[in-house]
Formats: sequence, C-alpha cells, structure tokens
Amino acid sequence: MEYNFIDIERKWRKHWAANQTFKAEDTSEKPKYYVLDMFPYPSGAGLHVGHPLGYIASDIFARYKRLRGYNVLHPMGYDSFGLPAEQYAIQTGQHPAITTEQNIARYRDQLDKIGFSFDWSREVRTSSPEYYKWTQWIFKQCFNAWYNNDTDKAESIETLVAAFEQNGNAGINAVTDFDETFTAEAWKAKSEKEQSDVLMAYRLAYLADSWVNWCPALGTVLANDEVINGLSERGGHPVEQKLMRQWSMRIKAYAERLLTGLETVEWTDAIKDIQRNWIGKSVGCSVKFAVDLDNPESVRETRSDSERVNSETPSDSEQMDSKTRSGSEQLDSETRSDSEKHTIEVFTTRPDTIFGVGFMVLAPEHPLVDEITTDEFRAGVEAYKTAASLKSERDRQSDVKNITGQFTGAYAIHPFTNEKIPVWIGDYVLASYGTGAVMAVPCGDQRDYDFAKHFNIDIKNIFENVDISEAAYAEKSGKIANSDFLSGLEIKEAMQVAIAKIEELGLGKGKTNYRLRDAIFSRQRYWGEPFPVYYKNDIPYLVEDVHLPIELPEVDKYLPTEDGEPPLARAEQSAWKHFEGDRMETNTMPGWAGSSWYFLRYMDPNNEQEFVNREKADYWNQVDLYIGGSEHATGHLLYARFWTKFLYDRGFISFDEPFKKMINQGMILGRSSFVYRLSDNKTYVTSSKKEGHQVIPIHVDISLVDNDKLDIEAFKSWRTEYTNAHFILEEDGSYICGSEVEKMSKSKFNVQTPDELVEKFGADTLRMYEMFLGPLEQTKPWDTKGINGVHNFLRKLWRLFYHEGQLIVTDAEPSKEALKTFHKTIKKVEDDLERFSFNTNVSNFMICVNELTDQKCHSKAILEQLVILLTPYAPHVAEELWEALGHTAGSVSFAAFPQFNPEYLVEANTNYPVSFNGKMRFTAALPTTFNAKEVEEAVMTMPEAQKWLEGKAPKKVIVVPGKIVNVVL
RNA sequence: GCGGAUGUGGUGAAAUUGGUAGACACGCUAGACUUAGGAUCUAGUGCCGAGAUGUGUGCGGGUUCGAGUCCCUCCAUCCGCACCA
Repeated sequence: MEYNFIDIERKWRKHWAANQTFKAEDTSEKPKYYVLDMFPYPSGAGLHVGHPLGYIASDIFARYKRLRGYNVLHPMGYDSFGLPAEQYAIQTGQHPAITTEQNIARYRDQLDKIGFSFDWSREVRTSSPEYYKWTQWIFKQCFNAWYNNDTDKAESIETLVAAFEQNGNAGINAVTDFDETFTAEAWKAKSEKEQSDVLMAYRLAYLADSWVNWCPALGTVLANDEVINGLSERGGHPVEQKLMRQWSMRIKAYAERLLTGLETVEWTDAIKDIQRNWIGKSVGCSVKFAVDLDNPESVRETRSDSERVNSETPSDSEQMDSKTRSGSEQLDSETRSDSEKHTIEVFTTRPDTIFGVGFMVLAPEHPLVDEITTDEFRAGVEAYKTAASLKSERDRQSDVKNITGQFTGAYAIHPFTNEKIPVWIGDYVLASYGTGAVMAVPCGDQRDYDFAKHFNIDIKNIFENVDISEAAYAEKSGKIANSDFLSGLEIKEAMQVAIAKIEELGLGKGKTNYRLRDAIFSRQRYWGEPFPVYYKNDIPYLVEDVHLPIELPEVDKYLPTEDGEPPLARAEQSAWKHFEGDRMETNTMPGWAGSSWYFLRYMDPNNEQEFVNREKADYWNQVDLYIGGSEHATGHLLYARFWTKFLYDRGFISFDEPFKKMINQGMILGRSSFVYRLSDNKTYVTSSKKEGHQVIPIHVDISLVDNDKLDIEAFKSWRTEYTNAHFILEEDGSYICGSEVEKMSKSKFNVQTPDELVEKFGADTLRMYEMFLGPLEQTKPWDTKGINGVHNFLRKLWRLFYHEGQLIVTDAEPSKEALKTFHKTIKKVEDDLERFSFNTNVSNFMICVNELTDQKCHSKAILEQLVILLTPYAPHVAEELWEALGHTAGSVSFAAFPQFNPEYLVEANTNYPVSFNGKMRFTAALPTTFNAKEVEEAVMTMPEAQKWLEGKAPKKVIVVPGKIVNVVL
C-alpha cells in the first residue's frame, strides 16, 4: 500500500465532521485558548491559495494547543454583507442573499478540503438576520450612550437626561458637538424635537450633517479608510466631498484610549504605527486672535445667517474645550460670536513661537473669510475660494508643492505685542483639522516659511543663534529669543510658560487634537444591516428590541430611487416586517459593522436572548491569537477595538482590547502569464521574438500555460476572439509566454485555487507546502515549484511505517541515535511553534524523517510520538498512521504532545570548530567534559593546529567550552 | 518628506542569546535500479580557480578574538502616511 492521500483525506474529513471532533467546550477544566482568523468575504471567485495561508498557520497553532491540553476555540464564519454581491444583483436582478449563499457553499467546500479543525457549530454570517439582530442591538446601545469625560467612559443616555433635568448641562463634561449651556428649566421647556436634537449631539451613534466622501459611481458614501488617494478602495472610482445627513459613530471619544491601548497588545510595530498615525494625536494649545476692528473694511460686511447651522444663540467662548469637535463645527462657533468681536482661534503645537507669528492663514472654507475680507480684496478672495472649491481633494493633495494664497485685507491683533498681523487664506490650511486656521510662524515651520518667501512676507527670527536664511528651524531644541517673557528659555520650557500665560490671560488653553474623524456609519446600499430606526415628525426613534431584527425588505431593484434615495426607499410599507412611524430609516450599515464584534458572537453563536452570554464571554475572553492581513489596520482593527471598549464601558464584557496577539500574514502574489499581440489584432508573437514589434501584452489564463509554454489549441478555444489567431512561434514551434508577479485577481487570470493542488497532492502536502514557502509575515509570489519536495517527504514518512503494503513498525527498543534525532526534533518543533516560525518546522520534520530513514528506525516508541508531533501540520496522514498503530480513531488530535528529554542529547564528545584569526580551519572532537584549558591543550597539540600555526606562537587562544576555539596569531 | 519592513547561491529559504554562513527543499550534473513512477537510491552542486593560507550575506566604514547578527553612513525594493499647524 502506497501513501494514498485521496482515500486517507476523504476518510478523516468524514470522521471529523461526523464526530464533531473539534467542537469547543464552553466550560472546561482545561485552560482556554482562542485562535481566530479574519473571516473572509465570500466572493464569487472562490478561495485562492493566498487565503489558506493564514488559516493553515492558525489551524496548526490551534491543533498544537489542543495537544498541549488547552480547550481551544477555533471558529470560522463569513463577512457576508458587501458590495460585489450587490453589484451582481444590480446586473442580474438576483437577490444578493442567493449569490451569497452560493458563494458560501463554495467557500465551505474549499475550506473543508484543507482539513481545518474549525468548530463549524459556531459559524456566523454577518448577513443572517439571527446575527445582524445583534449588530442592530449594539447600534441601539451606541445610540443610547454618551461619553463622560469625567469618568472617561461611555454611559447610558439616561444618566445624561437625568442630569439635564436636574442641573441643565452646565456641569457636564462630555464628548459632544453641542456648545451651548442651558438650565434644567430651559431643558424641560424644550420641545421633543429640540431635546432630540440636543441629545443627538451627545450620542455615540448620531445623526448629523457631515462632510462625507461621496462616491457617485458606487452611489454611496465611504469611510475615510475606504478612500485611497481620492479614489474608492473598491473599484477605484473618484470620490468627492458632499454635505449629507448621515449616521456617524463618535469614535473620536475613544481616540486617547485607542492610542494607549496599543501598548497592551502584542501587535507588530508596523500596525501600531499605522494606527497611531491615523489617530494623529498632537498636543499644543488654542489661541484666540482678535481681528483688527480699526480697519473699517473688515466690519462693514454683515454675516449671512443662512449659511449657518445653529445660529440662534451666541456661544459662550469659554465652552471652547472641544477637543473632539470636528473642524466645521468649531468654525461655526466663530461665526456665532458677536460680529463686533471677531476672533480667529488657532490651534498650535508650538505656543513657544507665538512671538514669531508673521501672518495668519485661514482655510478658504473658513466661515470668517467673507466677514473680514475688505472690499479691496473681495474679488481676489472670491476667485481664490472658487478655484479652491473646484479642486478635488485629490488635486489638492497632489499639488502640494504649488504655493497659493490670497490676502484678505484684514489684520489680526497679536495678543501680546498688539502688532497688526495680515490675515491670508490658503489651501494648505485644511478646514477639517483643528480650527481651520493657523498662526503662521515662518521661522519655525517650513510650510509657513515657504509661504512667506513666496509672498514676500517678513520673517522674524525668534531663535537664538540659528540661521534661518535658507530654511525654517523646526527642531524642538534650542533657545527662544526676541520674545518678551519667553526670551532666553529653552524651547520645551517656553512651551509650558507660553501655555500658562495664554491660559492666564484667557486667550486659549492647552489642548490636544486628534486627526481621527468620527466614522460615518450610513451607506446608501441594499446589502447591509438595516438600522433599527424609524422617524416620526422627522425625529428618529429606536425600534423596540422585541421587533428586532429589522429584516431587509424586498425591493424591485437594487438601485437608488429616482430621487437619489437609497435602495431601501423602494420598499413598500408592506415589505417591511416591522414598520413604524412615518418612515423607516433607509440607509444601511457599513461593512465594518458586522465585523466589529463577530469574535464575541463565536463564543455564544446561538444565543437568542443576548449578543453574548456574560459568563461565556468572561471564559473565552480575548482572542489569544488573531491572524489576518495588515490591510485592515485603519479599518476593521480600529473599529473592532472601538466597539470592544464601548461594550466594556457598558458592562457587557470584561476586557477592552479584542485581540491580544496578532500576526499579519503576507500576501501571496500571483504569477501572471502574457501573450503579445501585434497591432493587427490577430497575430501573437512568442516572448523571445517580441522585440522590434509593437506589441500589446494581454493576460492569458494561467491554466492554459504550463511552465511558460502556451497550450495553443486551448488558447484558441478559450475565447472566440482567439479562434483564428495567428502565431509567430519559437524555433521549436512552441509559444512561450511572458510573466509578471502581481496581486492575484480574477481579471488578471492568475488566480491559483487550492483545489487543484489538493487533488494532485493532497491537503497535507498543501498545508505543509504553504508553510514551507517562507516566513508567514512575508509577501511572496506563489510558485508550485518545490511542492514535490514536500509531497515526497510525506511519502518518505509513510515508508517508515509501511513497506510493500505491510506495516513494518516494531516493538524493538529505539536506538540511541533514533532517540537523539527524535528528541532534538521535539525541542525544535516546540520552540519554533512557540515563536510562530511555521516554515522552519517543515524542515525540522524533513531532517527527522531523513535521519530516521538512514537509521532504519521502525520503532513504534519513536514513530507513534512522531505522529503526534506531525498532527498539527499533516492531520490526515497523522490520523491514519495513529489508527494503524492501534489507537482509537480520531484520538491523535487530543494526544499528549511529546515530552522533550535533554538526556538523549548528551554526547561524549563535542565537535569543536577551530578557527585561526576567526576563519574556521578544522574541527576537533573532544570530550564534552573538558574545561577550557584542557580543550586548548588538546587542540594546540593536534597536527592540523601545527600546520596552521606555521611555527608561530599564538598571541591568544579563545575557548568557549561547548562552542568554539579561536586562535589569534 | 515622515514612519515601518526587507535585502543571504540559479530558486524558496535557514542560521532563536555575536561563535562552523547557505541547514531543509527546488533546480541542475553524473551514475544506479526498475513492474517507466510526477518513483527510489548514490555522489556532487555559493562564487573564482588546475590548485589554495583565494573569495563570499545590498555598498562603505566601525566595535570585537570572532559580525548575516551590534553601531554609523549610504543604496535599492516593497508597504503605510503625507500640506495635520
């Protein structure tokens, strides 16, 4: 009997499924271990060989932990809401649920073939109503919560309402967009609509007019992390800014905790840095500059109320501690201030340079611009504003080096020197960050410096002994000069002093800004979670829990309505299983909603009463090992952390970081094949003869290509356009394709599915080969060269057990060498697994089997232990051999991991490498018991040593016992 | 520009604390065997060279008895972020 992987693998797949071998226990004496993969979006293309890479690694680790006596939770599911199914539905009219179902079936089939030890009884699908019921429920919790800065956590909205009724909002320190104060009486006097509007500014899930990334081609808004260089992540369509009424999540409330929490998790520095960068914390202070009112031009113009959102009450300027408010709302508070007292508020990280301010720059969109611009400059400012508004976000970014700006004619007053400071507008200042205005200090900031040079504005130097004739001095060390009370101070010290003074004079206060924006939570799509929200008199209300889930209603088409409403607006009232109020919310939730908490649902997937039972969540706790791609650094991984912290705050779970340890597997790239077409559109020239021709490279399906050689007949029948193709061939009559390494994708015809490899070599070979490719984290091109080597290893392993169909395992005592080989292997395998070095273990197994083969070892004592060691990597063959050795079928998955015994490694002799001046010359086998002196003496008397000494006396001999000898001449 | 990662044979790679560079595989060369199998076995394979006290881990320096590994400079590739005040 040869190694018949087809039968073996089929047999054990069935066995595991029938016996639910890998079902995790909710209560156990064993310690728990939670191994999780990022669940896939089930696309129509099926799994390619890149997907299983991470799954195999996590499966190996999960199986290893079971052998180590852990109760392991290792689940899998599907992130099954998403755009491709919907796009397909738009084209074909087929309900996305059907497509999704088919794709999932295909994924499941592919996954099963690879022999994963998933507990399928816990499968979740984000698009199933049983699951999204709880996504909706969590949304409700966010809606019903506000962030209390005093307790530094999210609290029930009830506590806020109670406080309003008692004392108004004066004593409340909340993360909010609301900046008016009201008394308890004023609160009670408000209408329901007014109260709703006020609370909306506090809720963690809130409805607001916000500038959103609108993608016309996709017909929906996108989150910041879904926009890459001004184009949509999916499809690469242009994205524009649009003001829309949208649901958002107040993630900014968690900015600081999302930052500090990174220190408690074992993730790579790369991912942590990306998140830190995305959160973008900067510490500094706010400063208010009055606008010069002596300038008659600057006050003549009255503000236009229609452009403002909340203009009823003048704001209390001391309510400005608004580190979490978005830029536009902060701008708004400026406009509301009395028109007789215009002030420009700026945020700066360098308050120490305040005496170096040369000019102010406002973003062109800054609301104060119209009010302060003098008639003389009005035309220029209008022209500049128009030009800026016509530029897309992308143009603005790609046009960084082009310095533009426009003087407004207005002047601000320096709060310390009372000097007049010209106020400019320029699009290098972003309306969406800070206050949308900067105090420009050309001597200390390169952008300000360039701006000043470009427009011939004087540059004042406020640094001691620093030359600024060529560039700004942006270092944060040195001494301040020419700065009144700051002169002579170290920069760091000056910052503190400046902030203290600014606060003392009421000009502003120390403040921290974050670049992190609140997350837009509405999508104008069909295939997503409906909101548990209805409207009555335009006030949003939550649907009661008993009516959840709000299921997706049937619609006639999956397109927006003629009025541009989302697809759900097409649904008849009767199509909603639950309908309330005047209308239901017709937006749906974004893709990241379902994936922000799925790791919790696996703990208790069938619970109909709660999203997860508290005891179960306490038991399984954090994900101990999370494996997935690094591309989710600013999306999923940030949102999941946010929701975890929120659920922790609200007392539903006992931990506030979801993923304790994470490994990011590298992408597996595809190898595309190309044919080269001449301009006549029908002649294809072979790779080596394409020089000198005008050719267009065309992707050709890699299944038509073997070792770069094109199957010409298959190519002709591939597509009708190639039926009558002509060829210019190699001398031997073959057509050789060109190749390139690219991302795997359907459109490039370079997708390698695992299926054919499983068929050809078996799942155990595929599992080991994917690990053998190299370190898990590394990006690597897919190449099946070498898979034979791994397959041959398994055959060789088989031959240790079987010869000509006969089991040849003996009860004989294992030899010393065999014991040494095996225990050396245990140690290495264990060490490598503990440091997640999955690739080196394949070599360890190969070395072990090679040595046992050379030793003709067929000892059961060794071989049955070896089978256990191999189980995580090659579970099918391990089960088969384990059973053949007389054990209960299926029990190897829970056998005890072999115990390493160092005694078997003890040798009488140590083979010392002997170096002369650091160059290895020969080796000397010496008793292990020798001390340094004895080693030196023994080595120096050896004839080889005499040869290399060339009669000279060594200057020094270094002996590291057990390691090395180095002779210095 | 800033941040992160990577650079080792013809190829994928290994070398965990500084201690025999290239393990293990692929490929290649030569041979054996055969019931011709994606088989097995033997020997070889970093480079130059007839030979070796030659040379060799992106380049150039440094520390050390000893550096792929530690330090400094530079180069290349990939990935993030990018007027964030």
